[in-house]
Amino acid sequence: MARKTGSHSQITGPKIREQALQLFASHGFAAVSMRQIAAAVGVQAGALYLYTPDKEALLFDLLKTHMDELLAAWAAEERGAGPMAALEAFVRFHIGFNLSRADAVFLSYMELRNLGPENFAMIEGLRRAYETELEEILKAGQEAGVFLIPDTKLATMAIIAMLTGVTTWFREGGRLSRAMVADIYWDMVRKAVGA
Amino acid sequence: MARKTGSHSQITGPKIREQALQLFASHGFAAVSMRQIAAAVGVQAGALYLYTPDKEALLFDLLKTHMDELLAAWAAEERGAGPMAALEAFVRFHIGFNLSRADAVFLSYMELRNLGPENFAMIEGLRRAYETELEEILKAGQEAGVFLIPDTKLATMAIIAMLTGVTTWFREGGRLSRAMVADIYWDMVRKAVGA
DNA sequence: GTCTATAAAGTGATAGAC
DNA sequence: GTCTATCACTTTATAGAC
Repeated sequence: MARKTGSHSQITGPKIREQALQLFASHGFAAVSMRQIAAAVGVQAGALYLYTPDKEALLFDLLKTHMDELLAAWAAEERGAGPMAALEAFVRFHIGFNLSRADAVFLSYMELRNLGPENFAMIEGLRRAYETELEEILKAGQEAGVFLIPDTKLATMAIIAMLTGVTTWFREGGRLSRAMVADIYWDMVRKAVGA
Repeated sequence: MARKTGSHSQITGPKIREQALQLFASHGFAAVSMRQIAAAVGVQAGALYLYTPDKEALLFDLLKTHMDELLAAWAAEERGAGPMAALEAFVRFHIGFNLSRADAVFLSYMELRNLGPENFAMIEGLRRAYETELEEILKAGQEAGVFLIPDTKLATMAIIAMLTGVTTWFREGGRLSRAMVADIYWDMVRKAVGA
């Protein structure tokens, strides 16, 4: 029998983060109330405060977790030998990882402004660390004469924006599979860096 | 002498749109109250409703105006002869126009979800019309054998995402001028399409 | 661990005075 | 054209019962 009151901390915590992520991504952080999140989880609003001190901390937790997982996943990725193989690995990794977490990606790019200065700086730092991973690949390729890039910093921003943009239009079951999209984007990136 | 009450409709209307645009872009549509907008303009909240029926209509007005101006400006742009010249014109136009209206660009990509279905469809249609302008250039170049593009639809999305991304990091007075940035991006786009 | 109830403040929008 | 005052409602967050 279902009971209205009981101990579910091990399931409620993850459910709150899951529902908050989806609601924040769909409607925006400011547009979503704690009552809406609670309703989606199946608890009353007051219960949320057992898992987060306030609404902003909930957002920060989602963003921090996402960035940590992104960096950890890239660190664990096979990246082959040489700048060319590393760039291809990065392109395929970025598209694949971001497509599987479109909500979190969207939040990371859009809702940073709802964080306080210290939390903002933390997420921004992690993002920059990720961008630096790509820039180092580009620099290495440039120095090795494998790539022909007018400005590695701009190329970094251009490539990341281009790849991240996939999440705004890609739909599972559409004209192209993830693998086909990754192939096509890799072709464009490869050419763009003069390889 | 300043007076607290009087007729200023010709100045108040534009001021409301200007302040609303900046506030919406900075904090998000849902996070900004009508009272905040009124305070920024220098009137009381009630006065705003002489210029807009409600908050959503104010957002729609900003987005619609931006898209109309974007399409009109591109239509008026010199674009040279042939796909190559047209693509270069598009790249330089897009970067230049978007950099001069970073707030509106940000709104157009982020706050569509706050529109009702009919207003959403209208803005989305204008955006697609703009994207089609680029896609037609790519198709023409592909057919003429000037470009080598695996998929013109994906190339369209990739290029627009890449160019629009400039608004997220460009700062006036930084390391590179607008013209230098446009030169570098044009170099990358040109290579990416195999030209 | 979750509930109900509530405090204190803010929200969009309107009515009527000037 | 603007202001003041206000309605009806929602917001985040907390206190205390169970």
